[in-house]
Formats: sequence, structure tokens, C-alpha cells
Amino acid sequence: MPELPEVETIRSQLSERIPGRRIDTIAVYDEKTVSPLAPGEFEEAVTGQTILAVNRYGKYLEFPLRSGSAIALHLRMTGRLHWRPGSADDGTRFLKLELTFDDGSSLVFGDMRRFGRAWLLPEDGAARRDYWARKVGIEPLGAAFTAKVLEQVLDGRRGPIKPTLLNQSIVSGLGNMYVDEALFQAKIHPLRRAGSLATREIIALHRAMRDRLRVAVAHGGASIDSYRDGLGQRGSMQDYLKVHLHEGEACPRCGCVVVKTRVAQRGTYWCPTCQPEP
DNA sequence: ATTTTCCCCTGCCGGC
DNA sequence: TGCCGGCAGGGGAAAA
Repeated sequence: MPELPEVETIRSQLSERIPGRRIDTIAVYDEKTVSPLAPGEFEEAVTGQTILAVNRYGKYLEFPLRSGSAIALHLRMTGRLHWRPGSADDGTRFLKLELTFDDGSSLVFGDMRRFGRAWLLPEDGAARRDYWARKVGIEPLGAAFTAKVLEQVLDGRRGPIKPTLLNQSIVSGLGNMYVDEALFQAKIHPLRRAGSLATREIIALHRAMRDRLRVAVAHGGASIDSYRDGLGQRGSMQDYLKVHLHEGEACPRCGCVVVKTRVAQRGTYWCPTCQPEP
């Protein structure tokens, strides 16, 4: 599932290829992808526009256009975004959107489960900043995300730490997999009350979050099942996961058996020895 | 205000 | 062999 490292991998690849390109044609194969826009509205707004950059906000991608507007996109569970040098059909299935550029290259958005979405953002810069401010919280790989900041946003929260870290309006970019990995590395049980963590635990968690995300970016993300990068290739982070999807296997730190439980309606993997129950 | 539950969607897998 | 229920989890709406 695309989380921050997967989306960042795609952003990085697309940012080397797409900025400066003009959108010659756009095909919307599934109106649900751009709803609630009226049919034709998305095409009208982006055809002929030059893409200026490829940005990431949490798990969202943003493509600012010369008009001042921007395309926003979220891959959700099974979305794929592939750039290809030509427009020839590369067998991408479940096509939702297809853009062709002025140099003959193209970008396709496919999504098996139809959760992925694209939006048109307001042209007004202040409105755009407001849009992102309301949607996403702190960028965990940014310089502004310090252990002190993490301590401040967790302070007073009574909910379990796992769903708190999954809440994108607090810290933005971690999903089920990297939360499990970060909590394991920081030796924190997923059901600990977020506001009850000691300062040393918050420092360890902050370090673990950034470390796991950085390592995952370095490996091009994790291709657990459907994820592929912006060029259609698999990532390799799935080979470096320590507890996630490792139910019944030995914990790499203590040798104890990794268990799977359900926290916040999510399959949750953890080590009963390294991450003691609260 | 914060936290929890439900929903969307479809391929896949285990059980019978 | 084939059917079927349950599972997977991103985010957001709705409920608590």
C-alpha cells in the first residue's frame, strides 16, 4: 500500500521527467476518479496546461499547473501511477486517467479497487495552502518535525498511539505498515496511550519514524502486493520489514514470536517481549 | 473536541 | 473443483 516512502519514490521519479511538459491530451476513463466534478470539467481545466513541478504532501501528490491551478492525486490502496516514454499501451490495467505530453511521453493512473482520486485545486495560492493545511499534518521527514514537536502533538491524547500515528492530520505519511515498524523499533506497544509516552520513548519513536521512512525511501518503497513505482518497477523494502507481515516468525531482536492482533481495525504486528503491554 | 465505527471497492485466499 | 465468506487498509463521513 502506498505510504510516504512509496509516494516519495514516485514523486522523485516523476519530478525528473514531467516538469516543463505540456499536457496535450487527457482521458478520463472512470468519472468516479475525478468526482464530484461534472463530466468534461477535469479535461477542460488541464488540457494544454504545462506542469510546473511534482510535489508531495503526506501521501498526496500535487502537480501545479501554469494556470495557477493544480492536480492533486491520492493512490489510496491500490492506485498506480506510471510514467512511460511513449503512449503505447504497456498493459496497465484498471485505467482511470491517461495524460499524454508534448514530447510523446505519457502518465497513466490505474487503480484496481477504485479508491484512488484526483482533484482540481483552487488557483488562488492562499486557498491552496489552506487546502493542504487542512488535509495534512506535519511532514515527518521535514526539518520542522523534531522530537519536541512530536511530544507536543501527542501531549494530552488519550487514544492509543497506533491510531494516533495513522491520523494524517497529526503527522502525515505513515500508514499501517510503517507505524508497525516504527513502534517495533521504538519498543512501544501499539495500544499505549499516546499522551502517556515518556520523553525517552518519544525520542526513540521520533528517531524510529524517520529512520524507517528514510530506509524505505532508499529501497524504493515496499511492493507488498500491488505497489509499483513511477516506472512500473517493484520496490525492495518488503525484504527489510521486521515485524509487519511476520506473524509467527522470530523477532529479529529477541527471537520471541511476532504476534498479530487487531488495533483500530487494522492488522497489527508486534513483538510481545520488545513491546510490553501497557 | 476527540475517538470509534462504518463504508467504499475488488482480488485473493482458506475452508468446505 | 468451485463456491463463498472474510480479509486487506487508504481516508473520510458519521456516530459516539
